[in-house]
Amino acid sequence: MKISAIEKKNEYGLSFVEIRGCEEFETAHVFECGQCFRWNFLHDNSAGGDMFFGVAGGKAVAVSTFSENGKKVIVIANSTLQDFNDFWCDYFDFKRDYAEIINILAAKDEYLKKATEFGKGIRILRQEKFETLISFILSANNNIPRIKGCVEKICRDYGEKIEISQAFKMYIKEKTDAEVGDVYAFPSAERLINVKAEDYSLCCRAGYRCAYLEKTVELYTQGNGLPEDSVMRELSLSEARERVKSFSGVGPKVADCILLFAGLRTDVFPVDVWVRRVLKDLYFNRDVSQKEAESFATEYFGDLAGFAQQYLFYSMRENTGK
DNA sequence: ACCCAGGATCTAC
DNA sequence: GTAGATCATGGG
Repeated sequence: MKISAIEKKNEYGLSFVEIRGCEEFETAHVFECGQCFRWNFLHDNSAGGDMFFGVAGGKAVAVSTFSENGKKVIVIANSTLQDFNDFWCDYFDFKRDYAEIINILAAKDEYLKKATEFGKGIRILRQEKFETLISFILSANNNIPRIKGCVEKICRDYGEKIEISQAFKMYIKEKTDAEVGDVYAFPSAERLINVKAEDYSLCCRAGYRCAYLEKTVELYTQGNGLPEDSVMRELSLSEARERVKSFSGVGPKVADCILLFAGLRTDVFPVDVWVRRVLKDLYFNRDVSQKEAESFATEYFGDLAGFAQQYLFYSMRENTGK
């Protein structure tokens, strides 16, 4: 598999990048499979497809796809080729061959075959560590719309403002009829050093999770942050989990989400109510403990556990949930 | 009023 | 080590 990326400019001088050679990319699957909280759907009137507006790495872009001779073209608007090579290529995990992963998983059993067909366009984003840590602490016993709201408010109150060019605003307006409001980056840990639990509560009403945030930021900025990516990848699975669980508000489920969605490990297996349901209905025929789920995932999926979990989770949630 | 949301923590056994 | 209560908040 080989992707190609080229930069173009539209009539207003807006740079965008077109990516060819990657079929495993469905905007709705990537952005609505529960892994990220700063991407929002905008209906694309001109192409009739889906466009998502999102912020990552201190940059705002709009992502959409179209078909060209039966092949998929992915468009990242408001990005230069350099931005793509420096950041978005890795962020969208474009160097990984998802077709191969799907082939391996689909061969395992009938349900995975269906789940991978259904979620074919999923990609696991390599999101920034600190943002992922904070976001998934907020995710505990919470629902996705509210998590998104909390994250957005924290960005609004503590993040750095991102200037949106007129050309980009016009592009969005023309394509989707949407107005772009003020846009803020996710704050660095340093920007949150003096933020107390009560401040978070006033900011985003995150309840008891606010105290977790305060403690986590403190630990993170006191020289006990997460190890470098290369280190996290070399640790044993259980040790990697322990390192992430050292932060307040991070238990087994959140730890695995952070490791997976920050692009640090693929051999993790976040166990939530949906995955528990899958394991019960399809593999165990009874309730499963956390330990049982983890050892099953390691044995059955190995390094692909994280991908398997996403296909199973997304398929189960979209087809039987709301 | 009750239940749920991509659970974690604290306590008691 | 593992079951049970408790933890804010908003929406159905």
